[in-house]
Amino acid sequence: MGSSSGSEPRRVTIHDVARSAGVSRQTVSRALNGKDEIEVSTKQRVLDAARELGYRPSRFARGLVRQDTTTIGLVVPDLLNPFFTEVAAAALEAARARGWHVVVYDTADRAAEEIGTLQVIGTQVDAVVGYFSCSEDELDQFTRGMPMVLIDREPRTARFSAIRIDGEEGVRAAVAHLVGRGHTRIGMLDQVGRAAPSPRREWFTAAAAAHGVDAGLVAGAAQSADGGGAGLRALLAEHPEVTAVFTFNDIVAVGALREARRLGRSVPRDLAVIGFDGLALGALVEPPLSSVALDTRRLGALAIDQVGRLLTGAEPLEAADLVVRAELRLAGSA
Amino acid sequence: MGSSSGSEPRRVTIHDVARSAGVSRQTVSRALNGKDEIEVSTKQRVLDAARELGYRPSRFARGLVRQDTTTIGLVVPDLLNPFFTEVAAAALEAARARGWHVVVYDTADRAAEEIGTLQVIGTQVDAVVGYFSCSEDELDQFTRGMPMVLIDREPRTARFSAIRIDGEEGVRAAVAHLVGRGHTRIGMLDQVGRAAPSPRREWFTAAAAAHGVDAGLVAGAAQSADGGGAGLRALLAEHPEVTAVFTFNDIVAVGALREARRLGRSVPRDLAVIGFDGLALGALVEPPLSSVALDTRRLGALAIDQVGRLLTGAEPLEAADLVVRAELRLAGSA
DNA sequence: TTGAAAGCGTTACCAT
DNA sequence: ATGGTAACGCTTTCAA
Repeated sequence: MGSSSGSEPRRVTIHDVARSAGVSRQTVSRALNGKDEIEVSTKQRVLDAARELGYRPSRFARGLVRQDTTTIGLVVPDLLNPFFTEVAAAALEAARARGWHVVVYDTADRAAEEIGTLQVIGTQVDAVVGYFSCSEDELDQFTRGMPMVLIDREPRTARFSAIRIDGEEGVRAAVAHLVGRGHTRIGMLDQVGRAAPSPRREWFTAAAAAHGVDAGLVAGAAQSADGGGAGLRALLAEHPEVTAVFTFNDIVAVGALREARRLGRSVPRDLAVIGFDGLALGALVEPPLSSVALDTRRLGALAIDQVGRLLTGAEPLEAADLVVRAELRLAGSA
Repeated sequence: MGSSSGSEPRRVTIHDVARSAGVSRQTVSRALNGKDEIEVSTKQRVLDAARELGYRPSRFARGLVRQDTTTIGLVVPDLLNPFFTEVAAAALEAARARGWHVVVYDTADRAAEEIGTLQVIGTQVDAVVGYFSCSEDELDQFTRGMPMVLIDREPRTARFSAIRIDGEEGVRAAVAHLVGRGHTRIGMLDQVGRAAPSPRREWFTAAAAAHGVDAGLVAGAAQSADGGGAGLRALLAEHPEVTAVFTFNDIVAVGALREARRLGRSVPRDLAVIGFDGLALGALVEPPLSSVALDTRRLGALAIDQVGRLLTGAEPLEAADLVVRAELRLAGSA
């Protein structure tokens, strides 16, 4: 409205404060940074001037001269998926313990967003941790020599460090448990829309084979509760004989649980359900969800630990130590 | 081991690349920033040299000269609480649409962490959005003239902008609904450990009074599912006559739901439950949770919008526009 | 097409 | 106790 219009308001610099307080720039710097060698009255005068002018130091100028702030970029496909929330919270906590800042990017599960994020991230963080579905070439192209820790993805080159999720044993235990309960028709709700079969699917296949049960009762499910519900419907439509189901993750499992209820199937009596991830959410539904559980806090902490080593030039952890193993955690649903 | 030890590895600068490629610094800059005025062969040579040396531009130096990156600090008390996750996700989305970066800080619901966060944040972001429980003096002291948008908190001074959450009508509708269903003994599980009674409690009290029902049937509950369960037990122990309960938030409500089941009380028949927040989580439990729902996406977007106005000097929104109203959303639990 | 020089805003070092 | 000067690493004029 007239008065608020005009030219871009030039930034207030340390110079302006110095002039206003009638001192030099370094005196201002001293006052603002709580250095000793300054007279109390001078300090006060400077502080007043700074407040008066609304002065804020430029983080860029400051960062340039004292190179001591570390910022990590954390990339997740969907922060609203509780699994990624847990990982993010763990990473935030681990980073905070080191005094690092974490910029969070949600790629909305779209490869295009990943590239966009990487381009932007490349110039704004010191290292990157997170989930990516795009190719390693793309990954490398937009991040140059930046330290990178990939989660739940096996890199082909030594360019990237990675945290591996090993659910083989856990899934085998899950299948063993189901078989032990007399289930012989065990279905799986797998991830949908990815090219290769998921490792979880492969673990399931191997475990099923090991126990001599059919591993082919699989339907796809979008990674959401609704997706899990739809997936279960599809699975049961095609394979009505299924009495137990293992799901790609807990969100899908919770959706399946809800769908089973709607279909009038009692869990675990008519249908046993075992998820993957071990989310806190699993304890809130009825019946409580059995799951092949991951230690998400360890996962996040491990990723930050490794990226820190990469960043500081310390000895990085070896692949053998960069593994998070899942283990079966039984509750009411199976 | 031995070979990796030694002095701090000096940063590779644009100067090193220039020397290595046998060109000047600005030529390197041109090559790296994809400018036109450069010969293809030169560009290639520079790019090769840069890759060879593992060169990464300093974000500080770059930010200093082209002042075009905006970073928002987002402060939440507990990212694992789905409500804050939803708000954070919404804020991230809104910020990304503007090309802004968001640094997320989780204060673990501790005032001490808030101060620590503010001190650190003060020098690392351009503006702050979030939840704070510490005093306005402290808030101001550690953030100087930085644009700040407080969520769900009524500031006393004009120093801070704020997003107000107005649940008065929604809560009244909730109580009206319960009364309409014949409930006369309506309890509440309020927040615990805060000094003043929560606004949600006040809305409840007013609504109860308006309908002529007892507003004193209140128990405290920690903000978690377990807290909700314990709270419900305490409430029913003291007031066994309660047939309906309104909770501080959905997490608490979900815990109450679970506890009711354990106590053998069928919901909504023996006990009606209405939460607050309207989380996606509410649709996953059984029965689905009725809730006084907030539009968390709008909340996050509004906060980012306002902080953007503060940041760019545009006309800020007025208090009347900085309100998110909650409305009753009925599902199975009441 | 390339290079030299001038900042960007701050802090560190060395005078005074 | 205070000020001058020189970095910090980059991009943006302007000149060649």
